[in-house]
Amino acid sequence: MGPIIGMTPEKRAETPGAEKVAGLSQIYKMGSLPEAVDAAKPKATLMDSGESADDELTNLNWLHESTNLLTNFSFGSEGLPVVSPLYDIEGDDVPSLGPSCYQNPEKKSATSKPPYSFSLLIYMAIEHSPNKCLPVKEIYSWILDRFPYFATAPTGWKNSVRHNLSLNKCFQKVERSHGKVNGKGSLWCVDPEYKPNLMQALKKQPFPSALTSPESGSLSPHYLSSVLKQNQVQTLKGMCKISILNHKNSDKKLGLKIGFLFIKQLCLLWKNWKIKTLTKKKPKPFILLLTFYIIALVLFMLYT
DNA sequence: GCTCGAATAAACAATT
DNA sequence: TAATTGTTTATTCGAG
Ligand SMILES: [Mg+2]
Repeated sequence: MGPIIGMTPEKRAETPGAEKVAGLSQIYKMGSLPEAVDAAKPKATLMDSGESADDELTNLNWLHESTNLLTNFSFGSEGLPVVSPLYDIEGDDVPSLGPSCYQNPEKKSATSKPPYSFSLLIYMAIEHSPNKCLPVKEIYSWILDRFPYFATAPTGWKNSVRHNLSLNKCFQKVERSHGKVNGKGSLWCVDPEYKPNLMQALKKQPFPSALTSPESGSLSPHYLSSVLKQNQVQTLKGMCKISILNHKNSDKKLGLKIGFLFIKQLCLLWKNWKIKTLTKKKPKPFILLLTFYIIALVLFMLYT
């Protein structure tokens, strides 16, 4: 998709605009916004993962049919956020989730850089605020709360946040109301015109939520695409290794099943337009991966 | 090697 | 006055 910073509405994703958020146009008519409430600290709730029809094509539950299946086979999930914000921003009917649901500070992710651009971090912060508007200071706080990385990150990230707010057309500055004692600066909102872009960008993040992690459920095509691109060699090796190990353990059926399901999964994904879109620029990795695996499978079957 | 988007740094003005 | 906020320009970096 197009750039987040400076993106034009024409370039935005075709996400059907179901937004019910008060549009900036309305806000501007009002002239000002009510004072932003303190950074959202609603109760943390777990969302139902609610599989869509699309998941049928992307579901990798079969990978968990055997508990020892993945032991020799890494998906390279280092530094992944424990929970993706995607699933609690998506859909306006969904109430905001609690502050601690994004990253587990005890995990390695606390010290690794979050896999989100500043635009997306800001977007998430604003979307989780009660009024969908935050002063810059509370944007800092939200980011700090969810991503402890920034507590020890090199100074400058706040500068980057302000830079992004200012430069990025997705974010609009709105004057505070004159009622109470105002804080410094303005409130920042997401321009609804650009919200689909941000939502799309968030969906395209190749990092799955805990609800859809390899341990617990289906994967998004974006994530799978990313994983396959990043780990195709390891994946291939892992698959072959598992197949052979299971074969040697006299579990030939499982070994073959893994192979066939893997191919089936790839074919389904290939048929899916999403994966075509994702790979039309560089289809080679998928073709090569598929070819390699078919060869490996044939050799494996010959060996048996 | 080129382009583009994002990150980063920094200068500077305005505001509180 | 100092700190914060907001704007702008320049540079670097990585992916495609
Ligand atoms: Mg802006």
